[in-house]
Amino acid sequence: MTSSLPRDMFDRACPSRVMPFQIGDKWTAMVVLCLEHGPRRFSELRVPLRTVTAKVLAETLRAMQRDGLVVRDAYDENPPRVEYSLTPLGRSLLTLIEAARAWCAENMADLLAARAAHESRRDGPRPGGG
Amino acid sequence: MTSSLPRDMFDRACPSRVMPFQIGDKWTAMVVLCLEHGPRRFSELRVPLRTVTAKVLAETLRAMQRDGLVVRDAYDENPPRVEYSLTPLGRSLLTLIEAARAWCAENMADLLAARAAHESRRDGPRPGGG
DNA sequence: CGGTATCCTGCTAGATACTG
DNA sequence: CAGTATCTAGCAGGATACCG
Repeated sequence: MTSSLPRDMFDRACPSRVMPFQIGDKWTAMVVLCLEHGPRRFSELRVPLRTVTAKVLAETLRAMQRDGLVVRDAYDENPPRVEYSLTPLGRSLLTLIEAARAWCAENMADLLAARAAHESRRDGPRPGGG
Repeated sequence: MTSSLPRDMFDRACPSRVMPFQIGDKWTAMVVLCLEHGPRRFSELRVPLRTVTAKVLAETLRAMQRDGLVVRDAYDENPPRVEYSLTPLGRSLLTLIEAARAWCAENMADLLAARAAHESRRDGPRPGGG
């Protein structure tokens, strides 16, 4: 297990920014999902999270360490190796993420429909002309 | 029912910004909670949400209308009266908010403890001196 | 009362270059 | 590989003034 993470992991998972909620910072929930099945290296995380810069990912991981959501293990090898993994506390967020996904599965279509209806009202209502 | 909203509604509810997740924009979840038991007027919402400016509250409510989470009803009276209420879609967010609260009840203490431990490590580790 | 318009600022996050 | 340092741009959100 813990085979390498798919590049399109979050292309499928979230029509991302339309979700009406967010766990922690922008990337926190996705990091949790990436670590769900075992420890991952820094550059391994950058594969599915491919639009995140090293700086921002490092900041995200530091914040998550501070909050006790992940632990960082550095091995004194060459080339250097660092692994991040979920703590029990971080793992507990998975239930919340599951709830969020369930909400999406049930209600996202309605939200998107409402948004589309709003758009068409804005662009071309024309009650008698179209 | 729908008596006026308490000023300290969110002082108690959330040690706000420490929650490791957020529903929608900064104020969305709180607006949903405010509307849980019935329609509310604009200025009524500003009581518990007292640090939000009119501009930002108006923007939040417009975004929520766009997404079909709330409806806006304007009555042609003097003085003017406008009421906001939850749609079924908006109401469906309550289950998610409940899940978030449950997580907090169970895990917030751990998160805060981790953060405090991190702080003391940063300020004065002094392994042999204190 | 229920907003809008305008200006301004702080913070987030991107690009780029560099280090152990 | 796994980051850090520095600079900068964009935008959310605050203050203030004004409108129907």
